Amino acid sequence: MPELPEVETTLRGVTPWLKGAKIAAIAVRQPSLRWPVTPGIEHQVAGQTIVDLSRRAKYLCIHLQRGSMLIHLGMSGSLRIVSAGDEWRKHDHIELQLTSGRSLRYHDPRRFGSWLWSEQAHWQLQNLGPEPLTEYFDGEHLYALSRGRKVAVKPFVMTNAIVVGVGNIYASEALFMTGIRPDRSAGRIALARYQQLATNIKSVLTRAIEQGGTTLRDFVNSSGAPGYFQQQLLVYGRAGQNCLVCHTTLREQRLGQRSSVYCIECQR
DNA sequence: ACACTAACCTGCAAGC
DNA sequence: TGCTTGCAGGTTAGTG
Repeated sequence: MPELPEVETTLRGVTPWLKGAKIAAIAVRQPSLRWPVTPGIEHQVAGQTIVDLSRRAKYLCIHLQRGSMLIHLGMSGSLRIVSAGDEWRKHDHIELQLTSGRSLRYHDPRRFGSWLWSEQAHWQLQNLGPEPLTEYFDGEHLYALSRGRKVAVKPFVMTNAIVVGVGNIYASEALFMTGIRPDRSAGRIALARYQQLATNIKSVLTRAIEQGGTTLRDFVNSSGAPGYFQQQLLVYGRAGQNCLVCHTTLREQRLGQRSSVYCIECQR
């Protein structure tokens, strides 16, 4: 669920229900997440109006009249709109209750996500690289920051200080699309290839967001259907299967504790 | 500054 | 069937 396109899809799905709404209360059943849910958050947000919502990296931000709530979905988190009185499912940890009778429910089996409130800027948003879908991210940026770096290119582009929002799936896909082996040293890739890589990162993220529309309704309706983009993955999750371009058996290796699938013929 | 590892936690699938 | 092992969309903290 929680790739940048999923977070963006979630944002678009819940915004119409939340923007301008007034918070009646927040119920925290399980405060033990990646970081403890901000102590006293109940008293801080109750009665406030939601001014706006936004996304930065994979964080979702709910802006209040005073302060903001910063939500991360971790590896297994999701948000959905429920009606008052809807039964709680296992791993539903937090409910943001609105005066409208609707609520935003936070669900996260592995509890790697977070839900924080702060009156000040959140430190988690410090030192983040550019958004991949803006003009501030391009091949020149990757090229400049990679000079002298020996780290493999895949963990390099997955580093939030370099560029945000490129997770294991889309890093794998973009590297395949560009024909770059995931274990190639980041500092030994030419500018032209980084320009192609940046273009492909934008392309794959954009396409995934476009198809998030299907997932969007799932979130709102809480039907739990799987993501639609999954059907178009070229290498991620396909180790041992044939490359869709040259039919060579796709290989898998671990880089930075992440499985990386690639084609030894198409990627150099 | 950089490269790399362990850790957080639950669920699920594969292997024995 | 039941137990063990390893892996999963992320990020930080700690080690050299």
